[in-house]
Amino acid sequence: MPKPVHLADLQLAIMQVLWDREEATVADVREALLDEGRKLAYTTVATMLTKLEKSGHVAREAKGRVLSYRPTLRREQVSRSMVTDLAQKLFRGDLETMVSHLLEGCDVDQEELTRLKKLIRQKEREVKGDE
Amino acid sequence: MPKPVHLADLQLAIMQVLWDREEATVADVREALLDEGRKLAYTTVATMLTKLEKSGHVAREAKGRVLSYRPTLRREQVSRSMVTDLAQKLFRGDLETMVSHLLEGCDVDQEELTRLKKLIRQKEREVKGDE
DNA sequence: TGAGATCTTCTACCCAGGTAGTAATGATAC
DNA sequence: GTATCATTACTACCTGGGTAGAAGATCTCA
Repeated sequence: MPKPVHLADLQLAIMQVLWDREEATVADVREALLDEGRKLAYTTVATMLTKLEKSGHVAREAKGRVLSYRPTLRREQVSRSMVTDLAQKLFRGDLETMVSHLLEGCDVDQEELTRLKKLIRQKEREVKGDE
Repeated sequence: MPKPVHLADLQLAIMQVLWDREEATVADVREALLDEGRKLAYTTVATMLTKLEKSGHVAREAKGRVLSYRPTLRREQVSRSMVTDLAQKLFRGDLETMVSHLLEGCDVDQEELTRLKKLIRQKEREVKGDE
């Protein structure tokens, strides 16, 4: 059972970039964030990557004369732990309420709903299988 | 459209207490938190309530000679905005992935799944009705 | 009437996240 | 070869969350 991880806003955004491309330099990350509308100084991104490295969330390696960073956490792990953590804190684990807020807050279309139903049916089979 | 609110850990826990009982004193909140296993100094709780008041998330009123605090944010509002915010940050709004992590991370039973299906069917009717 | 309990206010502190400037180093291009 | 540019390292600073002690007001009740 991996211990719970919670990443703050910018740190998460940076991790997303790294997850998307396996590895990236400061300049890469900065550019990716710029594309999402986050204008940050080069050194800001560098500082955050250093902090992430100190906390063990990313690792770095010299590629030529430039440092390349890659994630050491799995996206899955972080996602799951942040989602369930929030579910606990907000709804004491009550999934129904959580999902209902999700459906309220996001725009959903018919297809998404169909996929959700499928997901749940699949989970039902799993649960039945476990007993 | 209410602006997005995100509350940190302890602040959220305190708000939950206030939402549960409409209003509460410092001592009430402190005791409730103690019941959840959070041992905090009286003044810690008081300080946090003062901070919450300064940021406008709660209001206070003298009851006799003791201050009573009540939430000025609606639980719904905070829940929705925190959930959808996380959905955006983690999954760029992809509900299916979000729900799938939710199902992975929490223990669900058959009944919960049935309720979820019902919820989704209901949403389907709403979506159809909108078009 | 005064000792203890309770409450509020004020102040201080630490930490992490976020932001960025400055300095040093090394590459590049002309 | 020197001015420029990218990169890195170091340092600093602000903010908000969280933690709590100290001091002062007030109530209680023996």
